[in-house]
Amino acid sequence: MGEALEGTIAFRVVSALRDDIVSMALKPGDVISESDIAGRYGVSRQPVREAFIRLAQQGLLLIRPKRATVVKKISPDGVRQSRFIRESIEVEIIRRVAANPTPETAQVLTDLIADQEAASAANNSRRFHQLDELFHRTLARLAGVEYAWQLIDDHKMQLDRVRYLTLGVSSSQRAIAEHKQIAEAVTQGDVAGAEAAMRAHLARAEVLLSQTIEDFPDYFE
Amino acid sequence: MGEALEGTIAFRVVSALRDDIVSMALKPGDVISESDIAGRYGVSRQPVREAFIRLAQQGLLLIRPKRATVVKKISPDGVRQSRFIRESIEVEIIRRVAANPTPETAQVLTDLIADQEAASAANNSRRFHQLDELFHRTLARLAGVEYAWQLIDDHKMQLDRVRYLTLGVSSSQRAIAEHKQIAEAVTQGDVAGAEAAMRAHLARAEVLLSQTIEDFPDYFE
DNA sequence: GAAACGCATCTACCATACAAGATTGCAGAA
DNA sequence: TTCTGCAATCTTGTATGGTAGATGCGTTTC
Repeated sequence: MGEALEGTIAFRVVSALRDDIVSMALKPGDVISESDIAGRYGVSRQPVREAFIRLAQQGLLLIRPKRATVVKKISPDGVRQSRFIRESIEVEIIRRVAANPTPETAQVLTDLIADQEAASAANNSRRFHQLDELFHRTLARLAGVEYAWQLIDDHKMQLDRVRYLTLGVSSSQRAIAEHKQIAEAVTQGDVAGAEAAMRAHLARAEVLLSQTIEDFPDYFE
Repeated sequence: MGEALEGTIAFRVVSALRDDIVSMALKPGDVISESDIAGRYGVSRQPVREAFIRLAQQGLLLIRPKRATVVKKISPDGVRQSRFIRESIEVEIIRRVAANPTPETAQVLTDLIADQEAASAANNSRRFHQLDELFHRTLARLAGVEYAWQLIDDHKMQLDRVRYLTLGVSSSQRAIAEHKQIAEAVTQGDVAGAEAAMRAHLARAEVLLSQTIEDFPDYFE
């Protein structure tokens, strides 16, 4: 339901800052004043300020009036609830898709999985990750609720920050196997099986939060 | 996950505009320029601009650069997907609460329902509506995902605009009966029954979108 | 008569200046 | 030494002027 302001300076600043935050180039707790960023990008305070507002609304920044603006520390409870939201929606999506499987459904999903196998074989982890995300977004599209995925995507930023801290990425093979399992249950119209497979898939993708908090206590609140 | 800027002019403008939009005082399609609102509230354009940004991100305004800013028309597909999101999360909430019922759970819910009956008997529809919302938010709290309710609340603005167009409010008695049904299933640990009751409750709360579109075609896109 | 051009006039975007609260550190007194 | 208070200096919040793009209407031209 968002709006697009592409081309404006404020939009560029938003993109740059969001990338820096999610990639941990800007660490939780870092202080970034409007003047600071404005000088760094060679623009005035105004568009930077507007970028701060947007990012604050997305939960990445914390604006403390008259004090400072800081990169928001990761809230363990927030991560837990983001996971809850994602699982709630994705489970409902997979139920609907499995309840009304079409020939196109099966085709699209198998094609995507084939691409993933190719990316995995080529050790192209970046593309693999993109395809993984596309797999989930495609399910949302097939369910007719693509905007719902956009919602998940917004909240996934919180989860991605945690994931970035644990670079011991996941096993491509296992993820592909799970995608296959989901796709098969969906194409067979097995609602319960698809739901179970999706829950298992999401559960495994979760990194150990407690361990991460111990390793990087300063990044959490 | 949001931030608070209470006390600032921008915040006041946000609240005022949001109320006007949800209550249909500002109708979908209305054009509201920064200067216009600034003059109307006796403030400068700057805080108004920031308010526009916030409301645009919430899907209530559409900023068309260098052209104008308009109250976003209601998207039938957006309404449908907002309902989807709400149902997904509320169903998952009710499942978790029903899976782990506590004595407190039963007590809190029965108390809330009693309050609702009192409000209904007193014909206090405003309080009744507040309690109805509190019932759902309480379930979220019992599931430990109160933030998830806040998410639903944000999206409910879209639905509330539609509801506002159909003032033939719902039957209090029926809503109370459904709440009782949900509470009973929850306290008995009947997960499937609680889920079914919640789905039925949400389905009935939906106003007829197609009829509303016919009655107010200009408010929809 | 119809189409193309130009200008007045909107708009949101950006830059800059100023205001006011919050913090920090130092100076001075107890 | 410790505490208090003031002032310099941060921060974000607000106001205002100027800029470029988009629109609409009247004029001109074919």
